[in-house]
Formats: sequence, structure tokens, C-alpha cells
Amino acid sequence: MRYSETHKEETRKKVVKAAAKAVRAKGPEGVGVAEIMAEAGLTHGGFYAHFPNKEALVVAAIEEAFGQSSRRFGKMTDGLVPAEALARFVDLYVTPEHRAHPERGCPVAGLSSELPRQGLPVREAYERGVRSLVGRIANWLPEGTRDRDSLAASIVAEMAGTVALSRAISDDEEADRLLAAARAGIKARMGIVQ
Amino acid sequence: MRYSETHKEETRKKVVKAAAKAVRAKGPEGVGVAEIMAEAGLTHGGFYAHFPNKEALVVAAIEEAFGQSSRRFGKMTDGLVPAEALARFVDLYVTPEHRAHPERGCPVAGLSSELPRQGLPVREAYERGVRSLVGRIANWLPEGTRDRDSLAASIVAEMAGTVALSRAISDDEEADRLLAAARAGIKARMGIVQ
DNA sequence: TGTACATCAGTGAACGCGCGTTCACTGATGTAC
DNA sequence: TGTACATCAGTGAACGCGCGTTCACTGATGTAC
Repeated sequence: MRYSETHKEETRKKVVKAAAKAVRAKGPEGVGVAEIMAEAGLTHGGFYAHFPNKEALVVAAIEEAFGQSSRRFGKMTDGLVPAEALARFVDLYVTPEHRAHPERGCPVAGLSSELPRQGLPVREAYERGVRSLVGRIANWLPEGTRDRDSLAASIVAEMAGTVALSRAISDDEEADRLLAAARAGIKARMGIVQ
Repeated sequence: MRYSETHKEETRKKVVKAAAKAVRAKGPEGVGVAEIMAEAGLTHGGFYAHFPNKEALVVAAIEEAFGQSSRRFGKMTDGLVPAEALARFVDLYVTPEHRAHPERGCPVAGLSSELPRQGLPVREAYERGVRSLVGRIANWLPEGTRDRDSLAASIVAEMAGTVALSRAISDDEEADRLLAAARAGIKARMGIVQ
């Protein structure tokens, strides 16, 4: 073979990573086939050797984006007891840093409003990602909690909604105050729950 | 004149209303000049007698959308004392009804993730709308509350984030449980604040 | 009172551009005989 | 060992379509003289 055995798979990964970044930064419509291929060092024609169409790339990109976020947050809360892990998570998620970098942030914060309008395969990939994130949070909630999943989903919604809204506020300091108020609110809520 | 004196203004209003519906349902990129003009009973060529470009229409549509939502929610909380108004607002906003109808819902819930990527005029219009909504909520918070605006913004983020996330959950009952959990959470938080 | 011209909302063809997708082709390597 | 053919990731031109924008034109009415 002209290329190593893993070559094609490596190329695919490069393409998906570039797409994961683009989909977070610019949304599903902002992912351009030619642009993504160029970022992976290729020309656009070769795209269809890897994916049947653009939608398949967006699906893979969303899965990759959730996977990346999951691994990053996983590492940072690893070994902590549930209550600490949850507090840590909130302190990592609801931050000016996260507000400033959608391109490597949580897909829920970056795509929440537009994703429900996508085609079924994309929505399904997104929903799987949401469920996985909600599941992680749910596991950190006290065992006796009633309807843990709904509560966890509600916390995810609150955090993601806050980061999304903070991005709409042009004044940095004002946005920081919103983020701080939200962190306090979520933590207070956790206190109530326990 | 061929048309009545108010004719052009009426046409413009029709166009803006159609655009306000479209921008909520499909986002700024989902607003098509030809489609909007057709909904107003006109052909696309006449568009530029009313707006310099599509972006100006999107700006007007966002202003209209916030205005509509504001008037609707205003009516429904009119005359209530602050705490009641806030509770009423939450009960109207965080609902299956709102989840099911983005096309007449709050622009924050429908556009939060994609709006920060728009051009400056659009972002500014959106930010004005957000501020107006936040201001309304802030006025309902007890006077002694520290940093009312940030707290109000955080509540808006929570409500809008919840509705947006609920739209990503395909199972209706599961989505309803999320909405109920969020309503309870927000109200509990209001209890803390007071 | 009549004629020529101005006004202006709206029409519809056309243009340009971006973008997803297709397809004939390339060129390096593996395989059959 | 050599020759012909198969394989396959990638190339780059071309196609088709949607969509924002432009522009010459229409036709009804108002105005100047």
C-alpha cells in the first residue's frame, strides 16, 4: 500500500478533530467541507472517501466534541468524592475561561439553541452527548435524591444556559458577575438538595 | 399616491413579523429574504425598498421578537406583586408549551448559542433584548438583594437554558420532568434570596 | 382643464458567490501468473 | 523475475443549487404649468 495501514484512520481522526473544533466555534452550518479538509492538509474531493456526506461529519464532530469535553472534565474531577467533584465541575464549567473559548468548550453551551433544528442523526448524536453529561452529574448527586436525572439535567441546563448567555454580554466584568452569581446559585441549590 | 399613506409602514411591519417568527424558529441563517417577502405577499425584489440588507431585517426581527415576548409576559404578570409576578413568569416560561413552540417563544431560549456568532448589529440588538428581560426580572427581586442584575441574569440563563435543553430531549415525559425540576429549583432559589 | 413629468412601492430576470457533491484521473504499491 | 492488472487515498475541475443583491421596468397617482 502507498500509505501505512493506519494512515486512513489517522486522516479521518484529523478531519473529525478539525470538525469538532469548527462545530463548537461556528455551529453545524459553520462546518465547511473544504475548510475542514484544508485544515487536515487535504483537498475537498477526498472527503467522500471518509464520509457519505456532510451530515455524517457533523455527527462524528459532535461525538468527538462531547468525548473531548467528557475526558477533560473527567480528568479534572477524577478521584474526588461526589460532592467535591460536583463543586469542582461547576467551578470549571461556569467560568470566564469557558465563556471565552467556545471552540474548546462544552457542546451544550455552544450549540443548545440551534441543535434541535438539525436533522435526526445530528440530534441523536447530540442527545447521546447530553445524556452522557447528565449521567455524570447524576452520579455525583446524593443517592437518596428524588429524580436524580431530572435534577442533573436541570443543573446542566443552568450551567450551559449561563455560559451561553454570558457570551451574549459584551462587557467582560458584567459577564463575570453573572458567572459568579450562577456558581453561587448552583452551589446553594446543591446544598439544599443534600 | 398609488398606496395609502401608511401602506409602506404596514408592509414593513408584516415583513418584520414574518421575520421575527422565522428567526425564532430557524435562527438568523434560517431567515430567507425571498421566503419572508413571500409570506408578506410580496416578491423578493421589493425587499430593498425597506431594508438596506438582510442583516438589518434580522436586527428588526430580533427587536420585534423580544418586544412580542415582553408584551406577552408583561400582560400575564401585570398587577401582581413582585414575588407573585416572578413565580408566575417562571410558571409560564419553563413549560412544555414554551418547549413546543420556539416560533413564538423567547428569543433567548431559541437563539442563545448562535447569536454570539452574529455580526455586531445583530449582537447588539440581542443584547438590548436580553438586558430588557433581565431588567424586568431584576425589578421583581427584593430590594435589598445584592447584585440584583447579576442574579436576574442568572435566573434568565437558567430558564432559557432549561427550555433550550428540553428541546434537545426527544422524550416528552422526560423533558417535562426536566422542566418541572427546573421550576422547583428556580423557586427554591427565589426562597433563598428573599 | 389638459398634458408632461416626477414619484415610488413593487416586479421579476439576472448576477455572483459559496458550498455540497460528483467524477475522471493520478500515482504509489500490492498481487496474480 | 518480470509484466499486467487491481487497489485505493487523494486531486482538482466541474456541476447544481440556494440565496443575497442589483437593476431596468411597471403602473398608479400626484404635481407643475
